[in-house]
Amino acid sequence: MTKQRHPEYTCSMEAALSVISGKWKVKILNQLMDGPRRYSEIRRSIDGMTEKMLSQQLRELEEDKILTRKVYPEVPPRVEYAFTELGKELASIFYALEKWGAHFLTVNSDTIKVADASCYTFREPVAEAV
Amino acid sequence: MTKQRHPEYTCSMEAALSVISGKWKVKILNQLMDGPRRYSEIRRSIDGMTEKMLSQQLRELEEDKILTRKVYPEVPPRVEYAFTELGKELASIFYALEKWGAHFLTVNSDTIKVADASCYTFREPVAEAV
DNA sequence: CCGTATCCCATGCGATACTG
DNA sequence: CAGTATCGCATGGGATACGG
Repeated sequence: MTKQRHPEYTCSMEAALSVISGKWKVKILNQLMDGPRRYSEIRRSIDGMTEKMLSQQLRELEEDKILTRKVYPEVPPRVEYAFTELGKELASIFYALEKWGAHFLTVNSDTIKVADASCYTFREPVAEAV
Repeated sequence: MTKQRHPEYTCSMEAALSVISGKWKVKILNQLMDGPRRYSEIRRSIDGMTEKMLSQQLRELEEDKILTRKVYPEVPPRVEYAFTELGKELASIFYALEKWGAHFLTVNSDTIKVADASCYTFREPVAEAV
């Protein structure tokens, strides 16, 4: 009787939030913006995250079909993580969220401190033919 | 030495997520989409939320300048909550998030169950003259 | 009507050590 | 290199009771 990570949602919004909530997921996804990344690349790029959290979050994101995990049968082993199409579609939302966050910090600059206003690289997706 | 709710963020994205994360905030904000709402209206409209959580979350949202709290000096007392401009700007993000969530649920329909695909009312903001 | 105070538990996450 | 296992604590949130 293992615990279900997605019990049952009352609506799609709740489901969406469950995917991006948590301390590390957005940071991890940010690292994949410019293409596939190896486990060790992601780990080195995110300060303060333990290996336990990285692999746990990666497994959950894979389970949710946000990213893919590809193992290369080499020595030493190589594993690469990359966005699925579903994952790529989060980019524009993250871009908008970060812009809103900057505005939020401006409005609350008297009470909230921030080290670096924009440390993410989410961008508007390039226009594609439909 | 009271605990700081916003310790210090490394970036604006982190700050943005801190505002909308938590079990109830998006649900509460959703209730304000069509204009100001009274405390009791919000409470009745959200199933399963205790009064403690409602007032706690409302205070935090007020502190973060997402909404305003207006007390009417009447008997019986009346208190109304409404979006600030900053709060209103979240609407388009929530709209996009909910749409993405619907897609997410479709892709994962084999493993994730949902009661009601769209229970929120976030909309694209109406165009305004700049 | 509109809240607060207290208590308590589940979960998320960190620290550390170990493995194919 | 790319992970897993175990332990333990801090925090978020539920239940319940009380206050202006």
